[in-house]
Amino acid sequence: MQKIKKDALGNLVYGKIKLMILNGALKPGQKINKKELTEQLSVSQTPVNEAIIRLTGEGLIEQQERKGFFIKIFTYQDLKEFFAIRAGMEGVALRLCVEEQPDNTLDKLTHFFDNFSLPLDENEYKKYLKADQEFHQKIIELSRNSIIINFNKNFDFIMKSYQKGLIRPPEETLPEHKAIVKAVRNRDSEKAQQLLIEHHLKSRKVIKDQHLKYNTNN
Amino acid sequence: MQKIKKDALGNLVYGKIKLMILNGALKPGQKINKKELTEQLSVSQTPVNEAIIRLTGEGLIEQQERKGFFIKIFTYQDLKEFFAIRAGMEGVALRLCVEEQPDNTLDKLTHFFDNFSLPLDENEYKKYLKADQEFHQKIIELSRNSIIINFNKNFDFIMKSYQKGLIRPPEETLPEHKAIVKAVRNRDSEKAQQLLIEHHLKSRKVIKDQHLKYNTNN
DNA sequence: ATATAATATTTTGTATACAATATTATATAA
DNA sequence: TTATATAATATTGTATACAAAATATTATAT
Repeated sequence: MQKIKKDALGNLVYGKIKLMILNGALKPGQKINKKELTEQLSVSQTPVNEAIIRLTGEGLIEQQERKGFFIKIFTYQDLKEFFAIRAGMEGVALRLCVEEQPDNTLDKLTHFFDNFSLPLDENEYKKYLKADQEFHQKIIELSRNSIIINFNKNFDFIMKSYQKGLIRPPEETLPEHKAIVKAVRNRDSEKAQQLLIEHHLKSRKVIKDQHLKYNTNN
Repeated sequence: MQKIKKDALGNLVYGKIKLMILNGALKPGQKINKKELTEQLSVSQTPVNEAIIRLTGEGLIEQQERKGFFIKIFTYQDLKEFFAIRAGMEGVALRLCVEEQPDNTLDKLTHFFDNFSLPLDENEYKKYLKADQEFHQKIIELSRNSIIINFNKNFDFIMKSYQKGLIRPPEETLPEHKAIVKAVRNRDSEKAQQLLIEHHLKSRKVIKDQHLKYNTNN
């Protein structure tokens, strides 16, 4: 007696709509047309509503009473906040990795930048961009902290909607990355933490200054 | 022509149910009885569903497919994660306060522990418990970082469901608090950050060790 | 008395209906 | 033409209905 226990429709639709937001099919500020979605996904209003409301709870969608639901637009203020959070979270995550993980696990963190030295040509630049992402991703992953992992997913989405490429040039960040790696190799957890926090707060500062340039008050 | 634009029912119900969770009227692990709630709040299923689903998005409620919705039970693993997050967030928050806030604002942070010295009698102990909470609350508040502020609300709720009173005795924490305050007074932002992170990670360690005592593997 | 099967009850997941409100289009007046 | 009022249309917020699944209850056999 086989019984196909189909995943609840609401969850399926939730996943699909979330993906649409994360990959940009639904753009920040855009109003969500429920009817359109019900037709597109050929389900009734109910699961679409469910999905949208759940995403409202997650903060990716915003409700305007009696007007509708809109893909959240993140402000510079939000970005600043995100960077501060990320700095703290990732800093502590790295510190705990260094303190609690065995050597062979830590090795996975320490080789991302071995083959880079300044200046970078165009090809190396692309590789560096990737190494940068993978390095930070690896820290998140090794933390095995679900809050950090989830936060990071949304952070990536938000960053993409603001800025393509690097916030600061490799001339600044490569030495920082190398210093962080060195601290990890030395198992100096506090220093690794401190340097990583510094690293992210410097990017936060760039964001902040960019904002000030266009917005005189505050 | 006055038109009372009443707040959407869904939002009202959302607020009420969230409050019930936060103040313990709905207890961790408890199954949510929708019918009961509809009667209790005299609304139809729909706004109750909305509220529950939104809270699922926020992580306070958990869905078990075709079984129902349950108030989330946080595990020791979760607690450990929370403490790590809190350490990082609050550490960076304090650091940025020290760097960016004017003296008269910082003064609001530096007087919580002036009148305490060890050992504490029973009355002082109670006052200390309060000062401790208010100190950390103040840091959160001054950060004006909405993510930290929201995280903290949930954190408080979770902590309450695990532990009443202090995790570590004043003999340990009062000197730490005083050292943090001193760094703030000296406007040594990095040191303040470092000490505050340390402070929270020590509490995390207590949680972790408590867990190990009862649970041999992992 | 306990375990298993059969049945009744409750609850979930989903669809649909509909009044209140918001939006758009159209007509009228300045 | 431009601005305002009115009507037409679409969309939201809410209630309700109902099949499928889960749970509780009862009956039956060991």
